[in-house]
Amino acid sequence: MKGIRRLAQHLDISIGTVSRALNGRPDVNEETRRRVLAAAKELGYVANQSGRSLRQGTTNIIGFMMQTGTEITGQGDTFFMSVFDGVQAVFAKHKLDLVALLCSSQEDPTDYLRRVVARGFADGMILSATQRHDPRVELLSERNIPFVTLGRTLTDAGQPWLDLDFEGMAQASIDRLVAHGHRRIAITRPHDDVNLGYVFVERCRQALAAHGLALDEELIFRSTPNEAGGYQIGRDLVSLDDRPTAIVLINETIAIGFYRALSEAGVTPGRDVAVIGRYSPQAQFLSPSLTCFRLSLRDLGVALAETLLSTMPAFRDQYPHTATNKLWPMELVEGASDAPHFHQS
Amino acid sequence: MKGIRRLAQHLDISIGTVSRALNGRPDVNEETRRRVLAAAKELGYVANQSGRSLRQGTTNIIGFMMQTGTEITGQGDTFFMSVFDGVQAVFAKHKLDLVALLCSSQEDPTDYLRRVVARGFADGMILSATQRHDPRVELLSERNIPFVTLGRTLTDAGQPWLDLDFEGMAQASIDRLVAHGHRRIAITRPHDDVNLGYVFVERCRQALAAHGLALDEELIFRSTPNEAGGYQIGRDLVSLDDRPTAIVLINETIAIGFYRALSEAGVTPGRDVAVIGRYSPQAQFLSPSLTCFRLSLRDLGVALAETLLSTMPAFRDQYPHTATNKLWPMELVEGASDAPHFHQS
DNA sequence: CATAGTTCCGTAAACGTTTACGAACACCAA
DNA sequence: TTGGTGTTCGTAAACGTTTACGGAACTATG
Repeated sequence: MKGIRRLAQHLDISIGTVSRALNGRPDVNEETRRRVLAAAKELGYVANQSGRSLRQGTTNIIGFMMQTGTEITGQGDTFFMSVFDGVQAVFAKHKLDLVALLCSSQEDPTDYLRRVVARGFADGMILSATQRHDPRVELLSERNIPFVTLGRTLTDAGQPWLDLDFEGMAQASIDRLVAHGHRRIAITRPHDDVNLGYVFVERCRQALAAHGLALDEELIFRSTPNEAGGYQIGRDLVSLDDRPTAIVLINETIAIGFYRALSEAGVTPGRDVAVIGRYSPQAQFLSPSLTCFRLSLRDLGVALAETLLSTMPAFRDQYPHTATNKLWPMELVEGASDAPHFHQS
Repeated sequence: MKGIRRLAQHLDISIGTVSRALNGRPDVNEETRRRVLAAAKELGYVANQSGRSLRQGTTNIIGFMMQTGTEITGQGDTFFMSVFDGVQAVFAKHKLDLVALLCSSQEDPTDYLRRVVARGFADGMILSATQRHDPRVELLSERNIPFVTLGRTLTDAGQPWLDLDFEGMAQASIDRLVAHGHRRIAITRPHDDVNLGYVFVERCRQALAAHGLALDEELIFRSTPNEAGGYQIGRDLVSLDDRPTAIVLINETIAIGFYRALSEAGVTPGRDVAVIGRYSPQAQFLSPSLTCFRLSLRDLGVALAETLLSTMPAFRDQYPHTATNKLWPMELVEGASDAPHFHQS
């Protein structure tokens, strides 16, 4: 005898009552409930996941899809672990479990997701590393699976999304650098599949135009979103004849390699070239310390969770005023890397 | 009509035959199988996870347990993503899926794991961030859940484990530094709950003793395994009256903060103090570049997967010669941070 | 032609839950 | 007493699979 039957036999009551007691149904005597809960704890009973979700058609699991073995976003190290912590803080109130669904680099992400939803694995999904055109969005929309994306896509199917405020970062960076006297400003962007690059570049272009400046196409650096990519950008930058006096790094991890390339060329950030980047645990330990845009990853996780829940029928009423689309603000942390431009050009 | 019944109805055969066809049973006509497979693809049918695992008592899922919101090992996201990729390469051959089970920082890891196994969520587990005394090991052993740990525990229950070869790293580091003329060598270690610290410190002590040197207890630095911890170690080190001429950093991420602290004090790695650390994507971009111990994370993942499968009855015969315990070697990458010690002490 | 063997497929029972339904009982008012 | 109203619980039917079992249709063998 196993499972709920064992518990029922042990208490000499029916399995129906046991189930009702454990699930907090009102039609069970409080004394009985107490006994059931005590026995469950004693025998270490936890309802079998398969049986429960087969009957209920629900799993109480939310999947966070990630792709292994690849670097798409350039968000390193502890980024996701912090976001997860915020998500879980919300989920814990609703007995929802967060699991990371790991798509192998050998498998197509959309195929993987199709497999996951067809199997009925999760009640809802959080998608990250969204591409500019991302078939996963359409897939989940069609199947009516609740989901939220971290990152906008170009094909907006009306789904809920959160995204970092790259427009705000672009605007603030350009304004700040221009105010510091810079006129020739370089920017970076990820490869073409990622949407945020377009958003960022266009806003930089607009912000420069507002100051009567043009964005030099030669000064838009494209690279892999990792340290090596940053190194390459640094090499390219210092080798330019008409070197820019400032640069805005859109990714988090590229600053590390960028600094190294500058250092090898005898160029010092904050003196010879102003640098604004993104916060990472390493950023504040670069020398000179990086002026960067920072955000609370845990709060971002909380917002992701709340946005998702606000679209799920079972929880909607508990999150009535949650925005389904939001640009998440980033805060400027002043370092020593973007000192004013004193040289005359 | 849903699920397998829909498929059976569509083909006008029984659900039993459909199931047998999809699961590759021999007692089904090849022509029938072809038709079933085609129809399944056309209708996008994938067997419901709950139904299947309820009947079979097996989930085809392996869980990799991680703790969110905490830094125990000092290994970042890219670390695990690479390991995962190796694990999945093996699992893909056996139609096993890897998911990361995320234990919230609010919940006790052992309670979480108990919940997961009681629910019958996974067929097997991979544990990381193992503590010196880790109740999770006993839990899984008792329940007879196949598992492997990444990291040894003190309470060895005979379970399979893989671990990085910190002994080898300790020995090679000390030998190398002594050969370079260093006599006063500092080391670092994580906090007391983590086993590898003991292993590492003891081997360093032995290696030094073999050269007739004693390990100065004052030169064992303990810190959080992140950049801030490294910064603190750096500050502490430069403020010592009798400063060591070399240091071995056991964690991956601390080098970043350590370099910064040295830089602020006008101390240069590789000239004023020799530094040996662990490889990370950032390490090669530190300046001067870090001499460090590196390993193939993907291969480590492959080994983890094979070790786990070799303990599972269903797969054991396919991995007959897999060692259940293994110290994973690390390779020295020469940088510029551990130059010979030319000063007289 | 009878028998045995093989191939293929349908039937139905399980797996462990949850929950609609109704029964049993106690209580109270008429 | 009767009928109504709650409270509490047991019964049994789902949920979507897989698989043991047996039967039907062939084929081969004597």
